[in-house]
Amino acid sequence: MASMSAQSPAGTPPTSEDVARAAGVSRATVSYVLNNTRGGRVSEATRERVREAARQLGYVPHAVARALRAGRSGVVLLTAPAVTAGPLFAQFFAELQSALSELGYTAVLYGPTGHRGAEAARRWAELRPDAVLSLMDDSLDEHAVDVLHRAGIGVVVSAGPAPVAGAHALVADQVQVGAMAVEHLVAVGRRKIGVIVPADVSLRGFAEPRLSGAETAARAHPSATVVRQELSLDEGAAAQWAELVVETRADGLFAYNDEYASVAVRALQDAGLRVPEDVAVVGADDLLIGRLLRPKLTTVRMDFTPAREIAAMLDRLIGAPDTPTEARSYLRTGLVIRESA
Amino acid sequence: MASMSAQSPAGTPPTSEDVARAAGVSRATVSYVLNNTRGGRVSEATRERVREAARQLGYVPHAVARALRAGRSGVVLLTAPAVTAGPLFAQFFAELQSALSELGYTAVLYGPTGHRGAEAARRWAELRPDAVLSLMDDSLDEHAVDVLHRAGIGVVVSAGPAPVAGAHALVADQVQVGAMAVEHLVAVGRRKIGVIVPADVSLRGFAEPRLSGAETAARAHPSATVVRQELSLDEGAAAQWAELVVETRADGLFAYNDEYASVAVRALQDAGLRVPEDVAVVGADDLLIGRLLRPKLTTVRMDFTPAREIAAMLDRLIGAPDTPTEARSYLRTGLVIRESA
DNA sequence: TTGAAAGCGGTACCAC
DNA sequence: GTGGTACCGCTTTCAA
Repeated sequence: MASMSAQSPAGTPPTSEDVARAAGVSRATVSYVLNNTRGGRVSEATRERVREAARQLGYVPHAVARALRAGRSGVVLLTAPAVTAGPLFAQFFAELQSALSELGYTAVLYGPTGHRGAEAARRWAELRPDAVLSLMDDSLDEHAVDVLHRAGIGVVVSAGPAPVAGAHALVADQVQVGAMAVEHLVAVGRRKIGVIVPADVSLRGFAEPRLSGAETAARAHPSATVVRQELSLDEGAAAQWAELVVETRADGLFAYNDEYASVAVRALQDAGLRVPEDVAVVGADDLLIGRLLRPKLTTVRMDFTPAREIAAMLDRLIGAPDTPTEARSYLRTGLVIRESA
Repeated sequence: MASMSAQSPAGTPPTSEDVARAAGVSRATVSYVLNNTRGGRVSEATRERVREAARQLGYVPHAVARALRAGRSGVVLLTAPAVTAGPLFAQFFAELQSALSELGYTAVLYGPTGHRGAEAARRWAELRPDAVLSLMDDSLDEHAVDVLHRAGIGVVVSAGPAPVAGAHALVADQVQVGAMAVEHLVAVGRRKIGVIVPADVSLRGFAEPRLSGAETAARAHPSATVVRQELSLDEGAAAQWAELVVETRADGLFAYNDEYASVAVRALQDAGLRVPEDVAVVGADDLLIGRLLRPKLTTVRMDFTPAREIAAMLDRLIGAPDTPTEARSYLRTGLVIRESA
């Protein structure tokens, strides 16, 4: 490492006052120049002097101070439980992040707080975000919404399976996913259908609605039955589970997502069952893994509302925080038929 | 939705002054009570009155104001290029987030700004984070570090393939990954080795070091050669790529990660080649898909330094910002031998 | 045991 | 054209 860069150990950073002094003007003028406020009310000569001084000193405005004065932080808080591990979420978050950033907001991701409801909401509220978008996070309940409103946060949006009283809602109808899968299984002649729910409890928020959609769909057909089965992404456990399937002679399977479906398919094959001949399998989320396995997985894909649109919606609501709560659907589902069912 | 909660459209939120008024004390006293400052210097009666007033009003402290006054924001800024860098990253981020949160920090994830170097750093600096942790983000260069230091941010850490002058470094030695893979391929008798680099340029920061490690390892063995091959996660492209492998008669393959390896294995099999007999394949990152594919993938797994340790390190550095820059390794690599090589 | 008041760094109104 | 100054909400000395 040749370069040294003097290891400047961060003295007191320059403030707008330092810039003012260096340029021989007032703090007010510095503010005007640096923010391009007041069209031509500052002479070009002064402007140049101010800008030069700022550059010299390495001045960077203090967003915290600005936020305090402005009464708005420019922060959009995204709350999410542990589900953040999923590939879909990561992708969505990245896009939302970037869309918000283009609109001048800072996206802050707030993971599990170890609290729920009002208690969690107090944590969020301390940051005084301009909006809270709660993604599949069941710690946002009615009390939480109330705390946020009372803390002056006008825009609260829940994105999840069900709306929350007092908040705008992006309804992600996970129920549809399960329904669509089971309808297809029934359509291809399957009657004894297993539904795989992840053992990982942090995924229950998604999993249970998918299950209940599956159950509802089955009820529509007299001879179809659905049985709930837990599975973890562990091959040992999967082998054991496969025995169960052999015993119960299930002929159809809907798995929580393509990862679980893949593990399941492997285990079934290892147990001597053929997919789809003996057991037809439908996954969900259209993940890469489903296209690589043989047979290729039939899956229910979800198309989320583009992050850009959601960012725009947040921006709009922040501009008009008294808009009555609205609810809209947040994803569309579609069946992708491949080889496994 | 029965309950109404008055849809309170966020009037002016209560401040500590409101609480003071309601409790019949001064703002100072409110602050003391709510922060448990000054051991027993406030009477129990007063404390109770203050707490009750705060509860009544739904008071939530204003973190922005607090940060301004305190001179530290409690924010740890994580910068990352494309967050999409894979499932490993998402997992790591979630853990770090939670570890920091336990230490009282707020983790803010800042995606690509559309700027690099000093310009990007100015964006980050505006938030006055207590620390900046730059994850595999090549927009952090020497100038950026300088901007951050001048803005009073004492703790700047780069986590990536190479250290950056002036910043602490968590060195993730991706080079080792490639080296380890190729050494194994050579050890099992392969000489003509293809290395798959993702076509997705956002992954280059990881991919190139892995490739160069592969090249170095090959040079250590006189008869071994390495040839770089681009591939995207698209089956059409993969089929075409497989033709190339058939022609060139490569007998070993190291793919960027297990996803790429899986796509590659599929394409090879579809082209009539046997794995590992004709072509031995090594992947990386030990992803789920590698265990589900047949043959099971041999892979190079990476064990990152636990997020908890990194959070602790950041906390320590924030407490002593003048610590001379230190560098430490950030991951350990290990070969997981399965069936594909 | 409690309160008055001086800031933290910016912004924007109003005066000159 | 430019500058003085009163805030934003909170913490923390110092004095009472």
